[in-house]
Amino acid sequence: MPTRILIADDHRMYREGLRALLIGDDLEVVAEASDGREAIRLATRLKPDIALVDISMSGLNGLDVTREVLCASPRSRVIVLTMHKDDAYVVDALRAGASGYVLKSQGFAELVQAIREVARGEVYVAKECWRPLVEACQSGGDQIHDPLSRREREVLQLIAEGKTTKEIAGALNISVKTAESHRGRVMAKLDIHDTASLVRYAIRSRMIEA
Amino acid sequence: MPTRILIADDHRMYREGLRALLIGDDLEVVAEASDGREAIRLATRLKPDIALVDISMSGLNGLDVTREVLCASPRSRVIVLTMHKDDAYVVDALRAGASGYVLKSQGFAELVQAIREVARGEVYVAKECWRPLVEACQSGGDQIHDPLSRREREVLQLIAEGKTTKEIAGALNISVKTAESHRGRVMAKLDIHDTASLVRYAIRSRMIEA
DNA sequence: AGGTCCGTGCGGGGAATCCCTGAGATCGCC
DNA sequence: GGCGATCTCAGGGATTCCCCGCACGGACCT
Repeated sequence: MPTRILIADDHRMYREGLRALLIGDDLEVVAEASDGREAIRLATRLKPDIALVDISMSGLNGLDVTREVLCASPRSRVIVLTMHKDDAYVVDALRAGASGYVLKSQGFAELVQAIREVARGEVYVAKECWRPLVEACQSGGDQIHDPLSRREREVLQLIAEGKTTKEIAGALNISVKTAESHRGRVMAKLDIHDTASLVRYAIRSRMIEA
Repeated sequence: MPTRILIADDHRMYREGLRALLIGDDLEVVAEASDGREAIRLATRLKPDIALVDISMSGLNGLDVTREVLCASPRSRVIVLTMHKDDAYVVDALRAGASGYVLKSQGFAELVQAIREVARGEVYVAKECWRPLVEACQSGGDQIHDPLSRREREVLQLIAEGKTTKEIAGALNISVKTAESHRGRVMAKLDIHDTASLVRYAIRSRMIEA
């Protein structure tokens, strides 16, 4: 029985490239998602063996997607794809429940290896990303957890991406007033009182890029 | 005689995916480059018909790479790949000599179409990226550098730092309406219509830090 | 069971914004 | 002098932002 794979990346061209390589390698691609929400929906319905999740998707953070996917389909395993090689995302990704951490700067062969290992129940982390892990252990496991709720992070990310409150409400299927409420709570929690500082916070927190 | 193609992208995995798709489409991939400098070197030696250049490569800017490639191999044509869809890079890319401008969020079919058209000597620009072009023509096409005036940059920086328009007016000793006017013209010039994107632009332009 | 957070949802209302119009002054340049 | 760009200021309408309150349900504690 082949390993059933879900691809989540907002660059359609790369999804297609990845799909071509995977099916050429005797792996089954059961679905493609162009954003986090779609990824969660498809994972819930299809329960793939492996979900390849790009960490930097617009709308919904790749780490939150990871959590949701695992919640909706506990037997699926998530491999995070990222283009950052020198960051501390590894730790966050593993904490979110990811079983694999692969860099886009790696080759396809490494991805296949990661898929095989993860499918066997092991964990794969790119060699380039070990140091942050070691350092995280050395500095003790005291995690400073994000003061924001998932919903709030979601709203903050959309704000920082330039969406208006109305657009956010539409994207999340809630009323404008509710979206405003989330925004207000984010501002209160962070003690920030203007949009610009909110955007800078989101960038510093690596929720989005400049 | 098949079209000879060079791929330049710092994500090896995507290069391989692209290569798989291209050779499946009867196109010849003569080389892959993982950074701008290598792309220039390979283009100089191999003189490919088409160079696919990712605009966001580390080390050497995709636009500079475009210029260098065309200088070293004038008969080659460059297609720029980008993940930004709402920016004014198109103009810069074409000014740098690119013959194609393709979004990674487009499908592979569009890329092939772009390659075919560019190989025929035509120019391909993704439909989503026409507006900046039109506006660049309307506003006269010979501004090389920062389109903002000194005052406008000043105001933009204060906006990005989180100041309200009233505070900006106070800081610059001008009326609120004037500050608002500057803000409006900054937005018009940059084709940006929300504060969040303004902040991100300021950070990208290194006017402020996140 | 009762109490208390917390997250999420919604509304009112005042302040600030975005976006358009128009207009006078100054400066540099051909 | 004429032309264009910049800086200055203003009015007004539509929209959005931001703070206030309130309600419901779940989690957790006693």
